[in-house]
Amino acid sequence: MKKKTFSEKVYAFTKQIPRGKVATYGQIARLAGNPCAARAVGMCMKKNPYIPLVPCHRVVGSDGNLTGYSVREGLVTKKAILLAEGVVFRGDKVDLQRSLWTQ
DNA sequence: TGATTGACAGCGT
DNA sequence: CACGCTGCCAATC
Repeated sequence: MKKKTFSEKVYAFTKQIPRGKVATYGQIARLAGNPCAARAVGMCMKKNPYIPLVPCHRVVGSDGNLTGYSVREGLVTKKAILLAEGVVFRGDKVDLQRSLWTQ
């Protein structure tokens, strides 16, 4: 049976995010099959048992606002990583217009 | 098993 | 533009 858990799907999609691009929690939730499970996505990311497998730092808020990543101070690192990846930043937020992951 | 949490999203004020 | 409230989902305690 291919009945994967919601979290498994979330990790799978997040893992597919190309370098230099970012996805929103809502988008991941939507790809996973539940457009309203953005919160659940965030929680699974926090737990993230696939740390080296899932680049959770490529997942941002609906407005491109960086959230979570361990602690507030961690957002600085997250931003640095994304910037290094080639993601376009607009102040303290990601320029979704430029770096939103679109299949 | 039940109740609570949590890295969201959308809308209104 | 900034802030607050509500609704939804899954995982965790």
